[in-house]
Amino acid sequence: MPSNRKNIGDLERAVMEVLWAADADTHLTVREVHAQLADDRDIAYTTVMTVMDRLARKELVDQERDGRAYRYRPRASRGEMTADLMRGALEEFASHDRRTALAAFVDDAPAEDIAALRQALAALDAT
Amino acid sequence: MPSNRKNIGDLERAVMEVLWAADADTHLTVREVHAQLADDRDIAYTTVMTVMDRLARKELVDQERDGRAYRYRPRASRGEMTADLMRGALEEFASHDRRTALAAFVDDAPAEDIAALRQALAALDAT
DNA sequence: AGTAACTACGACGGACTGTAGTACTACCTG
DNA sequence: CAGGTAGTACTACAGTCCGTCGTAGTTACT
Repeated sequence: MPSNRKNIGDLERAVMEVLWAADADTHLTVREVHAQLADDRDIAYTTVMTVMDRLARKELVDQERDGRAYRYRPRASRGEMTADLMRGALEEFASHDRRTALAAFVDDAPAEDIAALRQALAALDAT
Repeated sequence: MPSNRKNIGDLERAVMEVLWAADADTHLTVREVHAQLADDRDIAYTTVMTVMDRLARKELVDQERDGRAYRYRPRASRGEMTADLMRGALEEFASHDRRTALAAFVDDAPAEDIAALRQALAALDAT
């Protein structure tokens, strides 16, 4: 848990996407991430570097030396980070009445989400 | 659904709290909100006005004329807004794999939240 | 008419984000 | 060994959002 309440910008999210898309064991370098992003948009290498550095500072990714370069790895999977953000919203706005908020969440959730929730809850029982 | 992806600052949230705390039918004026906030902190009337205006622009509150003044009312209840934020996070980060994110959410949820989710889901069946 | 209550508009500093250039360092290749 | 290549470090700057107000102008009541 990054314990961080920071927002995440578009470019930052795009970088996370690339990192998540990579093999879980394949920590990427700035160059590799830049190569991926450069396919879609026109962006400078140093821009990607700055963003990845900020991501590391926010503790959303881990930075590891590999010779002259750094390799980056997401601290949490996409699912975990999403869950953290959801919990953050819950905590920030409804800390004392999570029940009502969760009920509202379920009430307006699409069938797909309902099914996913049911399945996840059932899996808990199976422990 | 505000369709808005905007962040919500601390003061903005504090104002929402005051609005939510009021009777659902009692739309408050800037002066009334200011009076409440001024109990806890030192803040100018115009500051509150600006914030409430921005909240209206973000479509988080409705603004209605009442003589010379405006009265403000939250567009959504605290629970609904929280649920919206949670859904926003889900949409933004896991649009194509909500299932995994929801599973992660459930897996790390405190017992209290689990119970709330179960209850809400059960209520759906009772329809 | 004068004053009090309100809104409208504009401002400003600080934080965060997107964007990138420059400088400096470590390597590999002839 | 000299030069190019790949990398990082540091700095910068504009745009946006938020917290914070001040001032000017409007409406209404005394």
